[in-house]
Amino acid sequence: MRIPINEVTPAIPSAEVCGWVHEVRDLGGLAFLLVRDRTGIIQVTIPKKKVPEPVLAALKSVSRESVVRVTGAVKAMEKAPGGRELVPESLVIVSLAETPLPLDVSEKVPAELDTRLDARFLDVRRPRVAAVFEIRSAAMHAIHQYFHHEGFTAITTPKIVAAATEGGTELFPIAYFDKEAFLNQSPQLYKQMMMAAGCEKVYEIGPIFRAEEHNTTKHLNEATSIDIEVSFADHTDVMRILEEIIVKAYAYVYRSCPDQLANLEIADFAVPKAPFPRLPYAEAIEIAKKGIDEPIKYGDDISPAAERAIGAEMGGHYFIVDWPSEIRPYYAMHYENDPSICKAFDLMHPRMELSSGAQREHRYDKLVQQISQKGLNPESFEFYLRPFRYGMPPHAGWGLGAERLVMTMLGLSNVREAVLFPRDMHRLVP
RNA sequence: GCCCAGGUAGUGUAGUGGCCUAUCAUGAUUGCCUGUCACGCAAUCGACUCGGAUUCGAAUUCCGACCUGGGCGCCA
Repeated sequence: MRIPINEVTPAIPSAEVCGWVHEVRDLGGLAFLLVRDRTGIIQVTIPKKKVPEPVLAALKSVSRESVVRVTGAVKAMEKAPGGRELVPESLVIVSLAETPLPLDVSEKVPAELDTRLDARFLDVRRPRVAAVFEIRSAAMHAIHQYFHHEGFTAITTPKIVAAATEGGTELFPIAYFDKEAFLNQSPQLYKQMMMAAGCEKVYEIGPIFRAEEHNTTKHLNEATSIDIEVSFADHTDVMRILEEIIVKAYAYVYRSCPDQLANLEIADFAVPKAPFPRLPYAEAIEIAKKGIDEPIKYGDDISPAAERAIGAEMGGHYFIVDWPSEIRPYYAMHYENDPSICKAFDLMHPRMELSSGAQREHRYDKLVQQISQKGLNPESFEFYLRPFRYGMPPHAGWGLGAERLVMTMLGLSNVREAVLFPRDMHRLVP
């Protein structure tokens, strides 16, 4: 019966472990085989004169990263990693690895991201890489758990859609039988439709697709979006949910992933404290003006340089609120007393934007008016507008980029590090 | 889409016109070694992205292609 390597202790007389050959050190009459599974590494010590012949034969032909099954006596040994070692009665090569390897799993020699992604299955064998995805899994678990606890309904919406209803970003066209179709850029419109469906609180965690030809460390053409929509709520209500989720995700990772954080050499992992500051857009622009050389004025989008300058000033997570209506989508609700600004917000990490959201305009006539004001034709929005004519409650929501959350949480330099198989302009395989 | 920097053994690198029969590390192969833990030692193997041009001579200069990294733009 195979047991995980981290459960092998001198308290048990013998053990069977399965894993990958991390390293072989042959000293002549004595050899050491380091075997690794997802729980850890154990030293298999082979005194050549004392072990059966098949063990010696396997030792001679085994290569690094081959899969082996080892059965033997567990011995306490100060000098061995973990204070114990395994002396094999049996060593079986389950799957022999080819040589040489496409990259060095033991990390003596670094590998570039491109090389690593080409051999991602080997890359993820490295504990520090596996740690990223274990932490991502833990963070997502905490988020799912929060939503269920708070009475949200998990939904899934189509990723194959007929048309771009939001405008803005480029869509990937696909062949859908004899029709033209696209991969969805956002579940936004479907979430809103579920408000008209009376679901009140919905969330979806799923892929979104953007056909932008961007070439940066923080953009992906396929990303994971954490999306919510809540009825009878305004933007301030959903901002509270958002900051709470960020805190819960960090706190759960801090609690449940100490080994993974250690693997990543993150000693100062800090759980952020809610509430996050609410910084009005107008004030954000003033901070940016002081922090950067390039000209920036009220009404401009916030450039990456401006984001960094404001982020340095704020020091932690913060919201930018009260955006000019002009630079937000048509569906954001304008303030009654000042329609030039709207109830939209971005959640920022000092490094970059994590999330954006808003209270949506739920009144049909206002919405049609705002679509027209953006220079768009309301007639082409019929699919979107129809639910607003049959009893649409007030509602608000946001979308949060899962990869950016993990990237900023762990200080990763490239968002591709937070995705197993990233899709960007140049990468479609594996 | 624009701009910048690159492409040298399996991996990561050094090499800015001849000193290159190309450096170093790691790796692979073989041998020696009974306490290694980046084991050690010895020998061997393995590379200038592709095409064209300049030149007596090109890894090195120029042109084109392909590929990669990054910045900007674009981006709920």
